[in-house]
Amino acid sequence: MHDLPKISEAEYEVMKIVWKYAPISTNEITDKLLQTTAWSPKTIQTLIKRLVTKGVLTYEKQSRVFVYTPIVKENEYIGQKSSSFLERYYNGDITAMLSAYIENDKLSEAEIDHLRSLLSKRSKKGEPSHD
Amino acid sequence: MHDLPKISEAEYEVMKIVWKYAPISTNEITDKLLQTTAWSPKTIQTLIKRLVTKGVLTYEKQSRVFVYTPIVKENEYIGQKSSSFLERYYNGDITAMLSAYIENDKLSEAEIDHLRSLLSKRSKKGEPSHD
DNA sequence: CCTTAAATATTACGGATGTAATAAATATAT
DNA sequence: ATATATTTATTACATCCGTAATATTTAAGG
Repeated sequence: MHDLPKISEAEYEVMKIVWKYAPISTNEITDKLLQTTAWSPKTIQTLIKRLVTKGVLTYEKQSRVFVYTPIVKENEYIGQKSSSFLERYYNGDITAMLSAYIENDKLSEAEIDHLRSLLSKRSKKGEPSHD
Repeated sequence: MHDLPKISEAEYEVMKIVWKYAPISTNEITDKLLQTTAWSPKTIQTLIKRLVTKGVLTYEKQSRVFVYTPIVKENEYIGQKSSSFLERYYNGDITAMLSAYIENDKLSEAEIDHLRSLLSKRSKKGEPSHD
């Protein structure tokens, strides 16, 4: 369970695009990001480069352009982030987080219903789910 | 809903102590932290100082020592962190986070039961809870 | 082949952070 | 009053991050 590389906030925005559209070229990444950010293309290139250096992305040359593919998987990354988040702020206890949300009326009725159904659908690990 | 000051990871370790034991002096903070970290007392002092500069802590002189009290409240801070975490990694949807945890069998039976009871205990906002 | 437009690589620079060391101030004991 | 032990304040420095600008390489067109 080696630690995944650190991905900064700005880099994460790049990764969201790559995870969604890979394999994807520099220009395609840039175009997508320009729809939601005001970053200079130069900035985006820097971020991509750093992600390569960190081992988050690889690329293949296709004639003169680079086409990128993620090395780090999105669900792994988010999973690790979630664990460390819960560890840091809720002592690793996800029920404590939910508690806090419920206490502070942060959940809508719809969300509560959704959660209930998530929890009822599934009882014991190992028990075959007949869906 | 002004944004709370940013607290770095190391600074957060200091804050956990202050939130728990305030009002608390520099030396007391240092002693507590030395039980769980290998930081130099000088480092700890720097962190405390930065927290004061950032407006996270205040202090009162008591003869020659400073005694600190939090300005930022723990639950507010954790609440804000939780929101931004969910926003970033789960599109603000806490049920998506729970889903992922359930999918990946990250929850024990006990946790699932606990969550179920949290959710059943409370139904609609505004409805008086007769605890 | 050589020029040039387009792509990638290198360099920049200020603020935050981790991690301290050194300097200055000050309360207290003599 | 003064020295000194203790506290707080200032300074340091490398790395990461946000945000680019400049420089170099290279594929493609003439």
